[in-house]
Amino acid sequence: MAPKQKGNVDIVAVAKAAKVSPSTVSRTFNHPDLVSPATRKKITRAVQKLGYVRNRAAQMMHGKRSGTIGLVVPTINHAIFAEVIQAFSDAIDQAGFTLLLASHGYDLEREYEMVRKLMEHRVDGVALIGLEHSEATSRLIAQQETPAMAIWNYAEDSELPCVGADNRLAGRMAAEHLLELGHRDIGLIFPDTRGNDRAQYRLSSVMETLQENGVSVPEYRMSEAPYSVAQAKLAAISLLSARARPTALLCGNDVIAQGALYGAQSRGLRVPEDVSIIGIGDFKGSADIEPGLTTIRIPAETIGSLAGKRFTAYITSDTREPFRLRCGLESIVRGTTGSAA
Amino acid sequence: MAPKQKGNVDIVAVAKAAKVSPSTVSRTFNHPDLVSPATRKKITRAVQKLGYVRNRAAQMMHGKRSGTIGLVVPTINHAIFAEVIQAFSDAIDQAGFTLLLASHGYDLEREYEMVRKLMEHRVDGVALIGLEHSEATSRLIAQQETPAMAIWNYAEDSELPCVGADNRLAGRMAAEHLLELGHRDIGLIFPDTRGNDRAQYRLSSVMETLQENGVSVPEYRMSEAPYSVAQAKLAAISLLSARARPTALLCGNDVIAQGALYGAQSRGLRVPEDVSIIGIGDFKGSADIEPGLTTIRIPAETIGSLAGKRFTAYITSDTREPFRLRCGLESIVRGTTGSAA
DNA sequence: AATAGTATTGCAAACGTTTTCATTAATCTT
DNA sequence: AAGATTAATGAAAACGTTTGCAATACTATT
Repeated sequence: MAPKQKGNVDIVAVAKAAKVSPSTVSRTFNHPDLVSPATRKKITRAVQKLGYVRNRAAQMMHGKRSGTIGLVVPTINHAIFAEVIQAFSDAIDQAGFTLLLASHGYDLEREYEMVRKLMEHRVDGVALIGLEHSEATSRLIAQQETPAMAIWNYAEDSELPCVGADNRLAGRMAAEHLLELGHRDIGLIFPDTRGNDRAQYRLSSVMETLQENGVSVPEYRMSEAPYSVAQAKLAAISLLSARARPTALLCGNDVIAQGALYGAQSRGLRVPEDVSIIGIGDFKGSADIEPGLTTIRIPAETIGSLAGKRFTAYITSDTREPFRLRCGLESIVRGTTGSAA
Repeated sequence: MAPKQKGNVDIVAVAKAAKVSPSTVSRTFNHPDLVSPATRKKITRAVQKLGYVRNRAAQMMHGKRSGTIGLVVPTINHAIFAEVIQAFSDAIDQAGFTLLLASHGYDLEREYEMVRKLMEHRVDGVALIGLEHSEATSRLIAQQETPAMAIWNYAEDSELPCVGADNRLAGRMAAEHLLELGHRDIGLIFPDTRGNDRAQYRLSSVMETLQENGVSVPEYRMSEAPYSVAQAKLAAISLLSARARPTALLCGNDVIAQGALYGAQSRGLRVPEDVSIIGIGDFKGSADIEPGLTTIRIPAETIGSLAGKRFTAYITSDTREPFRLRCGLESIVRGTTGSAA
């Protein structure tokens, strides 16, 4: 269809074909109003004919933005991050940016490597998940003066601009719901909190809230489970096999809660009559399982979308006004919690 | 810590600080063996001190690879693609590449836009999901001579190199499993097949296989559901509310199957005694629900990982030997299927 | 019809690298 | 100890754009 010699269709090839200078071609793209309609048409035709595609790398060398934003997540393969990534991607796409994505598997050392890698590509900004990052990462960001932001967690004193929810509050809300229902003997299943400030905040505020209300959680009521339904199920079974079992299970996230639910069911326990279960997150699907999972809703899509919009605005503005947005949480009471016996 | 004037730490700043020429600095990175250890040390120190980060865009202008690979998916927010993306990302990262990710929401027009956008960034290769793409997309890829591949679907006569599973076979296997159990009255719940060759292949081969065995599926036994547990649940309820209900439900993917399972349960039907349900995919979580979902396993992680490895090898080789890799399917029989009454 | 604008275009420098080629310094040969 | 290699470095051109400035060709004004 559009036959051309080699892969070297550049702006000067277009210029030649249209019988104008390269400058004019460039202007046609960047300041169309400065070039006469007739010339513009010639150039457009040449572009079509040769199949020219602009080269952002070359543009970038003139102080233009690269048009890319880096996002570094712990893992992609995780319902909740997938939702955030999707929303973030769509939002920045709207503003003409492309997403450079990297994951680090909850390893803050690797996170640094990834940020560095993204910076070699001269991303116009880099977004990280959570507020806890290595010293090296912060230094790198400051040094390179790359716009950066944190997604997912909100804290009023965060170093980076952030858009997210208050995970401490999430933990508090979950605990309070259980307390209100009269539960005093509560089991906890959380993921490893190292390098995971979301989980850490949730867990510590849960403990705090319970303590404030005179409820203490002994060591044997706590279990650790990674992000896996199967393993959470095992953890729940172990917790529920104690002589005197807890009347409720508070889980660090919805996946764990789902596992806990299956675990309880497999032990022949009725939920919520015999044991109440609450999660945090409200993942896609949490509403649909039977019975519907009671949880604290963290609006992943809203967060991702808002973060993308706000970040691109931040990047393209000259003033670079820092921002901190807190997204609301919601107690979603479905079928897995009931009052304590 | 490392104070510097402005954001303009380039190779010549490093050269100046190390009292050598820019050429030598460049060589230290690209051909360390050509520069004396002493000089190398000086330069390394200067790099540290100034916090220099290499500029791949500038490198790219010398025919070097950009070090990025574009991946265009229908959606990120989907268990199965999330798994593929993660594996693909990890694999190309191993080879020193970074992922540029874009999604098109099952719209082939937008897919074209996304591919184009990625090409402006001069990705070293672009990977697409599935084998069905717009004419314009194919033309663009051919014209730009950008290495491209298809992920997820396998076909022996595919235009693009591909790594994936044979979705026709998947459909056949699901149908055969049901036939073997004696089912003759089967309901079908599939997503919209437009612009989704995976679903299309599955559906057509299911129909074919049933027909071959003398089983026909009337219109009223077919239902369409998007990728959503809730909507699939509704679709299943509608199918199962017929006067004479089907003895089995064959679902286009596991999410739909999960919804179908909940739907059946909510109608008070026992699975698999009253109705059998089979999915396709074996998503994470399909093993854990109660009862475990019978399904045809498509090894997403293997596919993503293999695709990443193979594609980077393809890109970096001079010969550019095309490839087509078929990943095996597996019938995973769990608890949701049983013999027909 | 001459003057002053204004609209359109081209020239050339610049961006941050890599690389070829040339130059200098160091080491080896005999 | 002189010539011949070899190792280490630098100078300058090149990559594909953008943009400030200068030049040209119009158009409007009087």
